[in-house]
Amino acid sequence: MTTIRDVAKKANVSVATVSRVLNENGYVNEDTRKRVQEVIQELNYKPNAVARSLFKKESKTIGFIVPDITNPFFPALVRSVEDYINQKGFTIILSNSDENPEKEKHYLDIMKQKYVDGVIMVTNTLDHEQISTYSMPIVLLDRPIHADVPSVFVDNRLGGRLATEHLLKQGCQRIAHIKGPEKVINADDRYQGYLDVVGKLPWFSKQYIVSGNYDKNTAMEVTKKLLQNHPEIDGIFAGNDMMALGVLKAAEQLGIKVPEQLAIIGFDDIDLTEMTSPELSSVAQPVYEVGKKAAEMLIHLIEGKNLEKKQYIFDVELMERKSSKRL
Amino acid sequence: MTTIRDVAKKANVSVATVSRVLNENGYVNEDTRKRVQEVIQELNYKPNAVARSLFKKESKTIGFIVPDITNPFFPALVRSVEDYINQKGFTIILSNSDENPEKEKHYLDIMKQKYVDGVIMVTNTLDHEQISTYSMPIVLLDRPIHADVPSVFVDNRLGGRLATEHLLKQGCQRIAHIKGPEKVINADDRYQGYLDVVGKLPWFSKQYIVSGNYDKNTAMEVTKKLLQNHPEIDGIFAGNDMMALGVLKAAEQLGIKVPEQLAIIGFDDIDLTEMTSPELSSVAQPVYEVGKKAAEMLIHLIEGKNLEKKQYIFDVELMERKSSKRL
DNA sequence: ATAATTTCTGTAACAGGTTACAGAATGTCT
DNA sequence: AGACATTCTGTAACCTGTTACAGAAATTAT
Repeated sequence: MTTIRDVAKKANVSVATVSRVLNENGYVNEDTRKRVQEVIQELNYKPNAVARSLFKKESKTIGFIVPDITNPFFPALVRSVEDYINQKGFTIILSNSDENPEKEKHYLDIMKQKYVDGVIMVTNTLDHEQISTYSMPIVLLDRPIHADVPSVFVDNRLGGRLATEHLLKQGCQRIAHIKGPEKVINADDRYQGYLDVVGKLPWFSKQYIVSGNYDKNTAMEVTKKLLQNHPEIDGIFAGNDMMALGVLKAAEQLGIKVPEQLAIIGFDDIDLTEMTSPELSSVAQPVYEVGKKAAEMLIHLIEGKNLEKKQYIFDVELMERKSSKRL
Repeated sequence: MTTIRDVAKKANVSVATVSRVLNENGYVNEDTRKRVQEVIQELNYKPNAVARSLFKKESKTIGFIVPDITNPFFPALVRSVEDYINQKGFTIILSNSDENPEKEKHYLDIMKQKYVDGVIMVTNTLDHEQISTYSMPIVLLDRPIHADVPSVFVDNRLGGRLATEHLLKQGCQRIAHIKGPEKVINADDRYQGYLDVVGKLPWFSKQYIVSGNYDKNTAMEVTKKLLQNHPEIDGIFAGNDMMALGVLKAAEQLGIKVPEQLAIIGFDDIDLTEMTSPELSSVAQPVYEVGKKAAEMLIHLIEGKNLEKKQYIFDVELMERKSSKRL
C-alpha cells in the first residue's frame, strides 16, 4: 500500500503539501501541485479512508437498518436512498433487524463504533429516548415514533380511507380488513382509516377484522377461515400487498371470483401488483420520493444544517386495477 | 466519546492493560481485569472501530456489489450472506452497480480505501485481470468469470435442460425461449441447455429464440410479437421468472390459455411464482445455500485459509406448477 | 528601501486504538 | 540461595491521514 509519505518522498515535498493537493485546500504552488499529482497518478495512490475517518471523526458511510430486505417493499427504499447519498460521496452499511430491538441496538452500537455519519432506520420497537442516547443523526423511515425524531412516512390513515371508500363505491356491502402486525404503527393507521369509513355503518362488526402479519401465507390462511365463516363478505382491504396476494390466493382456492364476488385491494403498490391475475388494486406510496427525502434529511443533519420540518408525510394514491373493479 | 485512555486513567492502569482486557490476550491479573471491566461498564466505553481498523488493516466489513437490489433475486442472496457473516462479526456495505463496469470499479476502489476485508459481487463486466489488481479477497456470485476467481453459482445449463425437457414431456410441440441479456453468462448457459434439448429436433428454428433482458415488460412485448408471428408455439421457457411473468401477461392479453394452449416455465423460483395465477413453474436455485457458501468462502479467504475448491456449482431443481402442467 | 501582505512549505502533534519490548514481581526447581 | 520460568504491567512506537503553527519566499503598498 502506498501512503501519503511515499508520495511526499517521491515528489520531494512534505506530507502536508500532498494532503493540500488531495483536499484542494490551503496554498499550493501550481508547479508543485502538478508534480504531486503526477506522482499520485504514477503510484496509483489512493488515500486511506480509515486514517482520514479517524482524524475527521466521519466515515462517509451511513447505516441503513431494515426489518428484512427480503420483504419486497424495502429494496426500492434502499435503492432510492443509495442513489441519493451516493452522489454525495457516501456508502451504505445495510443491516436486517427482524424487528428485533436487541438486534437494532446491536447494529446501532456497531455503526456508532464504525463512525457512521448517520443512520436511516425502519423501526417501531425503539422509543424516542433510546434513539437519542446514540447522539448521532438518525432518520426514521416508514414508521414515525415521536414528533421530535426526524421521520418520513406516508399518510397511512388516509390510504386506509381511500382503499375502503373505493370498495364501498364499487358497491361492496360487507368489507373486511386484514390487518398488519400488532405493534406496527402504520398497520394501525391503515386500520383506523378503514374504521373511519365503515366503523359506523349498520352492518359493521369486529368480526370482519383479522390479523395477518404482513405476510402472504398467514394472510391466505386467515382469509380462508374468514370467508368460510362469513360468506357475505364481498370486499377485502388488505393491510399490504403481500397479504392481498394471500387473499387473492385464498379466493382462488375457494372458487370465489375476483372481482365479481369479491373485490380486493392492497397497500404499497409493490411491483408485482401488475403481474397478478387479476391485477391487484392498491394504495401507492411514493417510495422513491420517501427514500430520497429521508436521505436528504439525513445528509442535512450530517452537514449540521437545521431541518425545516422534522416530519414529512407524503400523500398516497389509489391505484384502481381489476381486482376491485366491479363497475 | 470515552477513549481507552479515559478508561486506563480511571482504572489506574496503562492503555496496554485495557487493550489486553478488551481483546482477551496477553497476561492480565484477575483483579486488574475485573477493575478494568467495571470501569468499562461504568463509562459505557465502546472501543473505536476506526482506530482499530487503522492499525490492524481490517475493518470487519465486507462489500457486496449487486447489479440492482430492486431485482427480486438479490435480496434473498444479501440476506443469506448477512446471516452468515454477521455471526462472524462482520457487517455489509451494499452497492448497486447497474451492471456498469465503471460503477463496479468505483465501488471496489472505495471499498478498498475503506479497508473492507473482502468483497462478494455479481458481475460479468470485469475480467480476471481487473479483479486481481484489487489484491483483496473477492468472491463472485451467480456468474463465474474465470476458473481462478473464487465463485459460486448454479448449473444453469442443466437448469435450461430440465426446463425444456419438462415442456417436451408435457407434450409441447414447438418450444420457444426468451433469452436473458447478451453478455450475461448464466443467460447464455440457460440458452445452451435449451439448445441441448431441442436444437436437433426437426421443427427447431432460431426464430423461436428472442431476447428479453431479464425484465418483465420487455419480455411481455417480445413475447406478444413472437406469439403473433408464430401461433404454433405451445411452450415457452423464459430465462428467468420476471420474464416468465411477462410471458404470462402476454398470453393473457392475447387470450391464450395457460397451460392448455401454452405451457410456461421460468427460472430462479423467486417467491412470487406461487402468487401468480396459474402458479408459475420454474427452476429453483438454492439461493440461501449459494449465498451462504459465498460468504463461507469469503470468510475463509479473509482468515487466510486455503479454499478446497475455487468454484462451487449447485444443482437446480425443477418446480412443476400449474403454468406448465398439461397432463 | 522598508513594511505589510500574501503565497508557499515543512515540522510535529493529533485522532484512538494495538503491540513489541523491557523490566518488575512472583513462583518453581535444583 | 541462586537460576530460571512465568505472570503482570507500562512506555513508546506504530497505523495513515489532517492541520495548527511557524517560518521562508514572493508580492504589493507606502
